[in-house]
Amino acid sequence: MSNRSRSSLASKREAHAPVFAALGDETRLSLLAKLYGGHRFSIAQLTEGSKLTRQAITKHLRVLESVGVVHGVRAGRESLFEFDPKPIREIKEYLDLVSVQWDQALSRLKVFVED
Amino acid sequence: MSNRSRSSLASKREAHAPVFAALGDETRLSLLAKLYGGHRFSIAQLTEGSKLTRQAITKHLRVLESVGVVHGVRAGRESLFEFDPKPIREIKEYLDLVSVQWDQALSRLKVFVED
DNA sequence: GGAAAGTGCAACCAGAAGGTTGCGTTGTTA
DNA sequence: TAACAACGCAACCTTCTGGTTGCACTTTCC
Repeated sequence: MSNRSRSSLASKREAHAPVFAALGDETRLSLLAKLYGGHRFSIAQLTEGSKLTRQAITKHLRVLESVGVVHGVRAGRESLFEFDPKPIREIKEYLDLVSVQWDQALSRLKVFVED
Repeated sequence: MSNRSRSSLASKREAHAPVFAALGDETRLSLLAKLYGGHRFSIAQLTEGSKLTRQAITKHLRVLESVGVVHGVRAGRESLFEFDPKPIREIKEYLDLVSVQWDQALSRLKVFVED
């Protein structure tokens, strides 16, 4: 099992980095904050209240979409974006594994010191 | 309680973005992979096996250190870096809140549809 | 004391990222 | 059908990022 968690950590690292990078921007986090409420929003609606241009918001949405954390569909003249929880669940599992590794390391070090 | 989770989500968003950004790089994730094993490593040791320069690794370590996910102390002629789990625990909690918000939204939407 | 190991600092460079503006296209609606 | 709303695409600009090289400085070790 130590092998299983080790390998799943290493094998998916390159897949997780882009997701973290996509979340590493305040504007994109606030976009997500509107979207994980469950409702769909158009680009114009998501731009509303922001100080940025519609084009800037569009670029951010494309970044979020490229890592699958958001999904956009065209509906008439507007394109609606909706939240997709899968990638975030995956990096959450990744962080859980990191924490487990860390805790196990602490235990081993404690035993080592006690010798 | 909905207010509590809502406010903690919004108030810490700007604090979380840099941590996500720091994790959004493969090189830095692999550095962390060596460090959350619990042992301290010098910059030379962390550079070992990488295709990058020591200076590049140093820069990455400074990025990780700037968000508190890693901590470096000088020991003689070498500076040792060690993992610090606090920031990662915080973004894990943040992602947990996001998931909760998402699940609650789904429930509400389901009830709405059932009307 | 002198060589080598381990760093830190600064300059520099190419490419990516964030943002804006301008314009053309497709839907909506009066 | 004419106006307007919501986009997409492309060019362009500025700033940040990842990376290298060169050099000086402090420890360690023979």
